[in-house]
Amino acid sequence: MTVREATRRTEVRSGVVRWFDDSARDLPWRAPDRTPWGVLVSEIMLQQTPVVRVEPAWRAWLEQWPTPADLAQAPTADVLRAWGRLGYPRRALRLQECAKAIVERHDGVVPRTDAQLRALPGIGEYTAAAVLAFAYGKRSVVVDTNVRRVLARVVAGTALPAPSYTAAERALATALTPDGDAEAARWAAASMELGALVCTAKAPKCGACPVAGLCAWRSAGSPPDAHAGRRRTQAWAGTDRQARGRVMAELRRATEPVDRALLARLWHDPRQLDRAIAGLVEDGLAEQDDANRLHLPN
DNA sequence: AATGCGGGGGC
DNA sequence: GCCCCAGCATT
Repeated sequence: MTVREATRRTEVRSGVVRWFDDSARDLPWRAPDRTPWGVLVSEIMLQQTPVVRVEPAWRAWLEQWPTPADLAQAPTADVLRAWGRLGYPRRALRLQECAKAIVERHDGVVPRTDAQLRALPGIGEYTAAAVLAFAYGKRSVVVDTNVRRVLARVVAGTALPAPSYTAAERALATALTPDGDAEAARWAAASMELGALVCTAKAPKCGACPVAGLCAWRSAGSPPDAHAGRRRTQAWAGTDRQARGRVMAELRRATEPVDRALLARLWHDPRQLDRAIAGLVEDGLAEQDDANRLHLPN
């Protein structure tokens, strides 16, 4: 790396962090009274669910289950109902399993090493890094969809990152992460926030960007996305996932086990509905009683 | 490397 | 309608 490149990286980091000092959102999982558990819960909820939808659910969740031990003891049906419409309800199951593992393996304390965090259900590379940085202020390389986009633009000069996360991106993010714990944690939060508020996927607000003058994508004339058109968005209408969602919504609403005849009214294709229900049972999101009625697990 | 997995909002 | 959102687990 040349001296010029090193200087530029320093300028990018300091610019983004200074911007963050003024522009950071006032999110509850960043408040001084937050707990590592609260941070972990926020990260699980934020896996593919936008901040605005997570915030009220997070507040209610932490009020009801303020510690891992509280969630570990809760009826799973209550957990799934509290998850509500956040989407991907398997995350709620994993979060409760995670709480149980924290109680059993770590005395109820959210672990503070990458290996221990990664060993917990529902926690992958991103979430482990995020908990280390945001709950414990430790250096870790935090790369979410926001950071990927910021680095793609500012450093790589492309409109958007490739569809899947590459080793090259990880290496770049690692090289850009400051050495010190506090500095690295600050950079992680700041780079994510820039992606969420300014360096957005559509219509980025380059006029408000602290590093617009350093941005490789801007310097290249803001070329369009090379992968445009090949980013097949997942189908929704008519899919098994939609059918599963319908069933789960009904099971959350119901106070008694639900007869399959009633569920049949939720979906036009009986075979697909059966498949969806079988999948939910397989995933542990629903259970069948002796009378073949469906209910949330207890 | 590619899939399956929810749901809602912005444009 | 299309695209995106603080991803993970499985194959």
